[in-house]
Amino acid sequence: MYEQINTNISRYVPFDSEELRIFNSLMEYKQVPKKTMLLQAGEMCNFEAFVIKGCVRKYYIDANGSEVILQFAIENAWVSDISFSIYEHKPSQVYIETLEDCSFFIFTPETKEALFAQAPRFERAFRILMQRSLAVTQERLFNTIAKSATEKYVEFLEQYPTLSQRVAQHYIASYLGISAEFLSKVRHKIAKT
Amino acid sequence: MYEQINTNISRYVPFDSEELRIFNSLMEYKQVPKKTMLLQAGEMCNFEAFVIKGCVRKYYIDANGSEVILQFAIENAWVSDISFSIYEHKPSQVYIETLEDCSFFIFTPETKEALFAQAPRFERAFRILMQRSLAVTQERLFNTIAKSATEKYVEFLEQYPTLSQRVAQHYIASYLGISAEFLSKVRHKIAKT
DNA sequence: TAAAAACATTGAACTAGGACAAGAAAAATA
DNA sequence: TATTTTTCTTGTCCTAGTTCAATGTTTTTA
Repeated sequence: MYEQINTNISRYVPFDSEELRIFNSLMEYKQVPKKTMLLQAGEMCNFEAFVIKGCVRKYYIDANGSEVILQFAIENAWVSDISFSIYEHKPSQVYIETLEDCSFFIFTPETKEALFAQAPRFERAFRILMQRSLAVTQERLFNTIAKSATEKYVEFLEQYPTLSQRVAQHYIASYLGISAEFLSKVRHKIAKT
Repeated sequence: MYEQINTNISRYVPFDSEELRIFNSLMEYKQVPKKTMLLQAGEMCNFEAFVIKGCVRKYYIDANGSEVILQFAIENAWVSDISFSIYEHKPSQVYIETLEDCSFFIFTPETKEALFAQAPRFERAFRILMQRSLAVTQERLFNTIAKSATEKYVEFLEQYPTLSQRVAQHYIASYLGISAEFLSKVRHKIAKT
């Protein structure tokens, strides 16, 4: 049950069994059906969720009402509007919604602080997770600016091979920063090559 | 001398004077003239620099040889290719160059580890700094996808009012993900409004 | 299993922004 | 101060990607 998340958190910082026991004792298991909103813009984000099973999207809505998907989180990924929400006590700008039936382990600001108080080395693990998210986001920013729609789509397929079977195409388009119609044309062009 | 950086690092985690003494004792002061490359793609990034004075740009070079600026770092900002470089021991993909004569405080992987060993609460401060960088980068990604060139430029001017006087326009264009020529046209259009 | 809803495709017309080229202005350097 | 280099502007032409609308396809729901 806990193996997935324990492997994930130990990836850059090895923890002993007592530390992992504390870690596991503080988190909450949660199951949620598909199409559930976990967070709405305007609310405070009071969780960090580790995806055990399922798929989630995190998105903004722009001035014209169009969605821009920032992140897909599938098995073994973390999702939260960690950014400002929790530490700055500002309401979130983003939406988080399940796309499939999901199960999660959840930390709240309180349980996370309790974790750091009882086992301070988790600060380090979360720092490194954060660093990796930053790296991924920076690379995504570069790709968004520098690459064509076709390149972005092809690289998306390589990087997330299962995701294109699991989520609707217009979500992928939104993630890549292109229109759903144009993605369809890109796919057509690729298919006949 | 140390006040700037001590204020910065204490912003989310208050440190006592002994902790700050350790912090200050481990960092190295460095002055560098303008147009100095601090990091080239292919190298390992072995520093994290806090800008005391001056301005730095961090950029990728895309497949066509065009630059894409990821970050400007001015006074009180941190700059590094922290992302993969240090913790994954992979060579960097980015370039970091001074645009003005600069002074920095520098941490290396070794001095940073020594800091964490001697004063573990700095893990927390760096975790939160990292979180804030992630928030900024995510918002930038959203702006890049969802906003027009004019909107992006106007918001850039609001957000970094001094920077447009300090760096060449084509760098700002590169940061915004538009061509230098088009930025010039955007400015023309704004000016006559 | 029928109807409704959501999703994907295709085409035609349009536009934001790019690429190129040439000249003007400003800044760095000798 | 002259000159070389870098930066900025402006115009023309071009294209990657958008928008809208219509149609087809798949999935969901009753």
